[in-house]
Parts: sequence; C-alpha cells; structure tokens
Amino acid sequence: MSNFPFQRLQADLSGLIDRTPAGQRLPSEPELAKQLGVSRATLRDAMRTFETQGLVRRRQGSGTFVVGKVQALDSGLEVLESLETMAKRLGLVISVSHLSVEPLAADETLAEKLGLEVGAGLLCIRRVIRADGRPVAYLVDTLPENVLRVDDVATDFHGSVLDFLLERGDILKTSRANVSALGATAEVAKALEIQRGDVLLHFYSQLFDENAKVVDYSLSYFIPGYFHFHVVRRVGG
Amino acid sequence: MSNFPFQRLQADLSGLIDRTPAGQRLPSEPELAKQLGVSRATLRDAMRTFETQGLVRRRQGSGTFVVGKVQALDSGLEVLESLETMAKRLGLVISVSHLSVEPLAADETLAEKLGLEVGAGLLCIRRVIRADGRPVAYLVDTLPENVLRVDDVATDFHGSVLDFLLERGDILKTSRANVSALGATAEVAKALEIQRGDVLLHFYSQLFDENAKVVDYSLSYFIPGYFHFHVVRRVGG
DNA sequence: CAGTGGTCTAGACCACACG
DNA sequence: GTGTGGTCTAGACCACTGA
Repeated sequence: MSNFPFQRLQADLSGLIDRTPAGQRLPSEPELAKQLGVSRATLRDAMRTFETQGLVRRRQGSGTFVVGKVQALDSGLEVLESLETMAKRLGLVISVSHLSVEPLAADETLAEKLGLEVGAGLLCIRRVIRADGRPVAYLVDTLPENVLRVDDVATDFHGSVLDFLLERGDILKTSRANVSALGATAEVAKALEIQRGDVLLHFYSQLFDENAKVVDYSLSYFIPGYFHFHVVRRVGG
Repeated sequence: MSNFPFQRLQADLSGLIDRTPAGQRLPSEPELAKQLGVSRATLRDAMRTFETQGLVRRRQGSGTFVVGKVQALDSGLEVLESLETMAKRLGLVISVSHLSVEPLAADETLAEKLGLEVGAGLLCIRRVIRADGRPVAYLVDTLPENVLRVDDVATDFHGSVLDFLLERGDILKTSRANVSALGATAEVAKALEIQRGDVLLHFYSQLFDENAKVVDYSLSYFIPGYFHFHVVRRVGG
C-alpha cells in the first residue's frame, strides 16, 4: 500500500483503460477496488477524472465502459455556430435527446439578462446533445415568447435554436459569451449521465439581433473531453 | 433526515455563509456535520462548490473562513493581457508567490507545442497569482532558452511573462488559446490551496512573434469564482 | 431477480497552523 | 499539544439495468 494511493491509482487505472479494448466493460467497482487495494470511494474519485476526459463512460445498473477515441468537437470562439454546424463541418454525427420545451415567466435574473420585465412570457428549451450516442453537452435556451412560440418549435426544430432562427430569416448580429467552469448539479448530471460534481465547461451567453435586443439567453454545459474550444487573442496595448 | 441530504445541505450552508460576516471562521467540519445531520464527507462535498465560487476559503490547520464579496477579474478574450494589466485596469491589487524558474529540456509534447526539437533547452516559469492574499490562478509558462534566460528573470520580472517580453521590446502578434475545464491535480491543488479534484477553468495557449514562431507555451489554471472571461462571437454563415 | 453504479455514513489517520 | 482541514477506508442502502 502506497502513501499516495490516489496517484498510484490514477496510473494503474490509466494502464488498465489503455489495455482494455474500446466498448468493453471494466470490472465492477467493488471488484476493482479490491484488486487495486483501495476503497471504493477512492476508486470512484479517480475514475471521475477519466470520465471528464471522455475515456470511460459509467452507466448505473450496467457498468463502466471504455470509450474508443472519439474526435472532439473543435471550434473557434470568434464565430458562433451551432453544435450541429460544428459537427457537420467535422463530418461527425450528433443527435438530440431529452428535448423539453416549456413556457415560463421571467424571474429577476432572466428578466435582466433578456432586457425584459419580471413576469414577461418566455419559452425555455432544454436538450441533450449526443455524439456517438454519448451525452456530451446540455443546452438551455430561454427566449422571449415574441421571438419563439411553442408552435414554432413543434415543426422544423432539430435541436439548434440558432439554426432555427437563421433558417427562419431572423437577422442576428453577435453573441456575448461568458466562459467558466463548474461542478455538475444534480439536474445537469442526470441529463449528461455523469456524477454530480463532475467537472464541466460552462458558457452563458446573450444573443443579440440587429437592434441590439437580446433574443436568446443561453446556458451550455460541456463535458470537457469532447470539446476543443479555441480563440485567437490579439496582443493588447 | 431528508432523502436528498446534499441538496438540503447546500441550501443550509448557503444560508449559513450568507449570515456569517466576512472573514469569520465557520464551525469545524466535524461540528458542522453534526449540527447539520450529515457525514463529514457529504459536508465537504458541498463545501467544495462554495470554494470554487470564491465564497469560502479553507485552510488546513486553521479552518474554513467566509470570504467577503471580492470583485472578479474581468476580461475579454479577444485581447491578450496579463493578469497584472487586467487587475490594474480594474483597480485591484494582486501579488505573486511561489515563483519558480527552472531550466529543462523539451519533451515530446513541449517540443511540438513550441516548434522545437526534443531535447531543446527551455525555461519554465511557475507562479501563483493572488488577489486579496487569496490564490486565484496558477500559471506555468515555458519558453525556448533563446527567448528567455534565467538571468533575465532575475531582474525586472514581476510575475507576467507577457509584460516582461513587451517591456523588453519584443514584437508579439497573437496568442492561440484553448479553453477547457478540469479537476485540480495534486500539484495545482497545493499551489492554489484548494482540494484535489476541485473545479478549475483551464487555458493552454501558444504565443506567437512577428515571424509566427512560438515564443511561449502557457498553461493557466483559474479558480472560477474569481474570474469573468467573456468573448463577443460573430454569428457565422 | 442479481449485479451494477450512485450516495451517504462513521470513523481512522495524517499534515498543518497556532498558541 | 490541540484542533483544524486533507485523505482514505469499510460498509450500508438506494436506483437502475438487464437477463
């Protein structure tokens, strides 16, 4: 038994994952913990790091599986494009699940972000984006009801609010995005089929139309290992 | 005892933190766990979320303290500026600690990132950036030795590689930054005085000179609650 | 139904800060 | 030394999957 179980464990697990063919199941947690001489809690702690890298996938009731090398979704931040567009550009196939469309009234936060009054009618669209069947992103868009109605979404909506608005002919100018990181809440963890507290990359952004009105307030949660976001920065002076 | 200890606990802790004056110590972990009717493990799990938001600070051997509302360091990603410049612009005072300057030879990864051959001489600069005495970022810059030497750093180095190069008169063009999120490794956790596995925002970037040569490969780790990074995105087509 | 991962508990031992 | 947070263990119970 080492003095630094966690670091040894990460190395051991890394080796095990490398040696295991893609798609195959790893031994169960109690079994692995026993084999590697650590407690299940420590094992799970280490396993989380591999899940956020997209190397394994854990499914309650069925097991932990090694994930084959998947191509990450790669995009520059200067240009706003939907995940669908991004995937198409890279020749990948993604799908949408858990689509939920729900009218609601603006609370204080949403009212401020959207430039409306508290109580204004809104439409909230949530969905999970999957690549290779694996959930990789959870998206929540909230729009004023005069921009998007429930009926609109019933037809011609394929998962991207941005693409829907553009195809409809809306004139959109820019998006102001904020970049952060957080641990998954219970809600997001469930949607992405990960553990509560797992590391996520988080964007929250406002989409502006030609009149500088906010037409969409958007929250995005990404499993880090499946995305490469980059930006070219000018040296300032 | 609720069926969802964690969610109750977060709410309870949030209330406790709000009611506690800034700078004051919270009850010890065993004490709090007992008061709130949860195990210490669960309590610590919840407390992590408040630490990454910059609401509390935990110090081994001394306790958990409520942090007064600190102004986040706010910056646009379009322009590359040092944290020092950023802080000055916002009227904040930051400091540098744990400065380490170490020559090393390029391994495969560094050689590729810097456009050099394996074994090339490099200089690696690590340091912790603090705001209000609190570690908020951990920065690792690696440069070719023909760009920066140990002697150079001995004088006139105040914590920012970018500022140092600019003041020296180097012509720098752009930086290509990648944005991600990860859990703190043991090394980074120690430097930032947080727990291993705590959520961090992570940039890794290459800085280019006028000849498109890479002069600096940089890794940055940010405690999310202390930073607001944003970017204006053009709607693509 | 048996077996899996998800959550939580109780308690141990350690490293560190401070008097 | 005493008390703090940092780490790890062993085991319980739950929710879910799939035969």
